[in-house]
This record gives sequence, structure tokens and C-alpha cells, in this order.
Amino acid sequence: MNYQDLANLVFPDAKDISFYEEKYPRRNLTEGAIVTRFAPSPTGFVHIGGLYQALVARKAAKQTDGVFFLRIEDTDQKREVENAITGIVNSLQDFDMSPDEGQINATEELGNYGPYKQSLRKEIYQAYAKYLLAQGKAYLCFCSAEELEAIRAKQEAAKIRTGYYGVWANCRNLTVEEMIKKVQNGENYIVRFKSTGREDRKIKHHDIIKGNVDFPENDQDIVIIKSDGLPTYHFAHAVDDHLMGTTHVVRSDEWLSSVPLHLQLFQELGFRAPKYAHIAPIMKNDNGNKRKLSKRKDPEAAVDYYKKEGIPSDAVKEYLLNIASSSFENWRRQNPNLPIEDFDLQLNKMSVSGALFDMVKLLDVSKSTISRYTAEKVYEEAYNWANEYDAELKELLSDKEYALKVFGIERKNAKPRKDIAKWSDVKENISYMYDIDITDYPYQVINEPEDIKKILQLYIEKYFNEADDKQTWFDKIKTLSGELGYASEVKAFKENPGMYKAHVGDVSTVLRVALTGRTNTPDMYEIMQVMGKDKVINRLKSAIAKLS
RNA sequence: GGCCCCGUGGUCAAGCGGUUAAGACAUCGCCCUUUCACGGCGGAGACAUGGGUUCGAUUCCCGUCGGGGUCACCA
Repeated sequence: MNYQDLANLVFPDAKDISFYEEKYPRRNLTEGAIVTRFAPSPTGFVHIGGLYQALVARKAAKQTDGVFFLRIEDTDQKREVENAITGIVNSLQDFDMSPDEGQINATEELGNYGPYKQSLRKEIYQAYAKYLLAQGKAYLCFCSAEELEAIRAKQEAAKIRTGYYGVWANCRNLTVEEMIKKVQNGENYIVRFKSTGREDRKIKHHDIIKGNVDFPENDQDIVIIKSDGLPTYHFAHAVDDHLMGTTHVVRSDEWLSSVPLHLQLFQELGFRAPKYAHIAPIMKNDNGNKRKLSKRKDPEAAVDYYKKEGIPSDAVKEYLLNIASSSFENWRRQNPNLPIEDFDLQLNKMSVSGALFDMVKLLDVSKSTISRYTAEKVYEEAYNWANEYDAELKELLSDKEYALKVFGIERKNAKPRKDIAKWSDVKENISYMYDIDITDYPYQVINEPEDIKKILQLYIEKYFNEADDKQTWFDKIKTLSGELGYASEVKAFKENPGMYKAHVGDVSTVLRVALTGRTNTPDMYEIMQVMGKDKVINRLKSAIAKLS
């Protein structure tokens, strides 16, 4: 009786690993091409941190003509959430980050290295577990949850390291005969890795982001195959990333401390280990403490939040790149119109510590992003958003020709208007351009009904002409101001405030408020042009009528 | 608690032995011959702390403090 017999007894049907080694040959890629992956577990929506990882991983691959794939890590069936896979796939699609290989919907996938869903790879993991078992590099553990708990309790009481290792690993020294006997007796078991490491020795690891990190070797006999026959994360990681040809593992830095284990696993399995890039997670300030953005507490943790708010996916990616690399901002300033695909992200320049999520900054990035859009693009995006989330806005936008004019206001100039941060702002932003009932007129300096009435009436009767160019238009407002005793130049007013009731700016404000119901708007000349003569006259008349 | 990572203005961050310690967001003021936004100019605001090493430390070493991660048949 030897380990081979034990392996055959436990995994009678498992294939020899040579089968898989041949089935999944080395990828034929150009020198330096990077293969990365996004490997979420389907336990809910995509987290902004997950998107961040995926963005970084995907960029690293794309920059080198490599491959970016999506692997679903569903080895914990208890935690699996319905439709999560579809959610993941859709979120990546929303951000224009669909993978080259992997799941493309709940049941289908792309690529030659699949299945890309771990629950479908059970036999593969078992083949490799059998391989380790046959060599005595793994063993069966029959400890119950209670026994494990008892071990832990003892360790804690003695204030020593907890875990299943060394002398605490009860089943580690079971003989092959004993293990076989227990299996034949129907005892429950799991497969554990027989660690070759020693806690008093150090291993060196070079992480692409974190740099040189030394750890004690791993000496824990971790579980590789659980009682349901599925692998643990660690084992699946080693097997999958080897078979799938991953060259660079980009993942959250919570995994950093598992590196010794992972390296050991790769070595004992005879695999070449990938390079690791552990990224710092995105944090949030919670009463003075930093913590990871939480799925439960923070709405902005969910990637869908941005979609619902109408923050363009481009903007979210720009913001994330901002966090990832400080050189991105400089690059963007120099290349305002290039797509972010052209930006070269250096993994080794990425920040080592977790950044606090900054919504204000995101919104600023978003404003800039949207300001670079053409009116056509703004229309399209706003319409698509409205179509899903805001029926009223959709209705407003139904007249595309007019909407295009509205979105074109102050957009054609060298310094386009920057006032939309998210599509959910649009309605509030443009509603006065439509046939709404203005009820509130927040007149400012000039606020006597009689004065207002005079200005508006005179403007309608004598000065308004749709055909005027901008200079003529404004000259007329100046003339009108003078005619009614207001300063037609602000400077003149400032020099001699006592001589006038108010100045041309104040007169303009009256017109603006009467026209739009607000004190702040984009350029009034353009607004009038877009509204057209009838609407302008009607608005002004109606404002007069509403003077008390 | 053990192990590991991190600590530059409110936030994101350059700099990594000698700098007036960049830049962006936010904030304040001024300017942009009508508002707001944009843009321009300017202001305020930082190297956690204590020891070393050095002619000289934000940069290197050690301690302290602070923050984070990890120690599952979860990923």
C-alpha cells in the first residue's frame, strides 16, 4: 500500500495531469505579452474595487497585446448569488471592458482554456490533487470541525500561532494504511497540502506593486479539496492560472499574505509561478477610520451606482486611472482627446497604499469628460440614460433637433462649458429651455415690479430682434439700460455708484430671470437663439403678467 | 496577539541624500468690458514622532505611535 493506491482509491476516475497539460498548451504570444484575469466570485454585484482591479489587469494585458480573461470563482456554493454572473458580465460590458476569454453570459464562454467557471473544473482540480496525493505531497485529513476548533482553542490558550501545521496537524502523520482504512470505513475527509515550509525560514518575494517583501515560509497544511469535492481558492488559483497561462496576477492586496502559500503550491505542483501585482483597495473614511468601501454600507461601492447616477463609464475609468497612476493626470492634460486606451499604465508605479474614494474629484473628472463630448454624444448618452431611469427627461429629449441645439450651447468653443457631471443633472440643467411653467422669479438687485416691468416691456417692444448678432444684441441691452437710467457699463457704475440705480449686469439679470426663472444660466444670447423668437417673447410677457 | 504592508497639505499624489517640497481636486481672493460654469493669476495649507548614519535627511537604519491587511472545508 502506498500513496499511489491511496490516490487511486480517493480519485478513481481522475485523469493523469498530462492530459490537461496537453489539452491546454502554452499560449502562443509575442515576447512580453501579458496574460491577466479578473476572477470574481459570483456573490453579488461588482464592487468598484473589483472594477479597479479589472481595469488595471486589462490595461496591463492590452498594452502588451496580451490576453485578459474572466474567470468565475464559484467554489463556495453557499455564498453564490443568483444572476451574479450575468451582473458581472454586464458590468464589464457597461464599462467597455469585456474580456477576451471567459464567461460572456451565464452559460456561454469564449476561449480555449476553459471552462472558465471553476465549478465546472472539478475534475481538473481532482486530477491535480490526485497527482499531489500520489506523491505524498498531500494527505487526507479526517478531523471534524469540532476537533479543529479544539486545536485552535488550545493554541489560543497557549498563545501560539493558530492553524493546522507541524505537530498540530493530527492527520499529517497518518500512515497510508490508516488513511485507506478510514476511507473504507466511510469516514469523511478532505485533502490537505503537506507543507514543506518552515516558519523560521524566510522567503523573498518581489511584488510588482509592493516591491520586495519577505515573509516566513508557509507551514500550514491548508485544505486543497473541500468535502464537497471542490477546491479552495488557493488550490484553484495555482491550477487555473497555470493551465490558463496567466503571467501576471493582479489582485487586491488582501492576498499579499497568502503569497508564501501560493508560491509553495506552484513549486510543489511543478508550475512556474506568475508574477504578482497586489493593488491597494479603495478606501472610505468612516469616522476617522479608513476602511474598505463596503458593499453593505456604501452605495458608491456598487458599480451599478454610477450607471444609475448617470456618471459616464469613461469618467469612472478616468477617475480610477487617476488613483492608479499620478502620471495619468499629466498625460490627460497633454492629450485631452486621446482615448484612455492610449495611456500607458506602469504597474510598478502604482500606489502602495489605499486611496480614499473621493466623489467630489470623480464628479470633477466627469465634468471634464463630458465637456469633451460633442453635443451629439451628450444627447445620445443622456437619452440612453433617461430611457432607463427618467421618463420625464426622455420626454424632454424626444425632440432631438432641439435637444442638440440645447446641448450645443457653449460647447463649440475652445473652452466648452463644464456644467454636467452626470446625466441625472441634465433635467435640472436644461428644463427651462422647455415649456415649463416658471413659478419662481428670483430677481436680484433690481426687484421692484415697476422697474422690472419697464425693462421687460421696453426690451420686447423696442430692442429684441432675433436676427441680431451677439454684439448688436448686447449693445442694445446697454442702450436700454442707459435709456432707463442704469449704467450701461459696469465700470462706470463702479466708479460712480451713486449716479445710477444699477448697471447693465443687473438689467441682464432681470432678463435672465424673466426668461429662465434662474439667476445662473449659460450664455443668454445663445439661449435666446435656441429658444427662438416666440418662446422668448412669451416667456417675457408671462413674466410681466406674473409681477405682483 | 503573531506575521506583513503603509504613513508628504482636507483628498489624490510627485519627489527617494542637498528642491523656494511639483501638480490635481477642494477651499479663499482677484481678473475674464452681463450671471453661473470654464479659463487665468494669486493666497492659505504637508514630509506622524523620537533616536541614529551623514557635512547634510522628507528621502537610509532602528524604535514609538497611527492606519490597513492576514491568520477558515470564504474568496
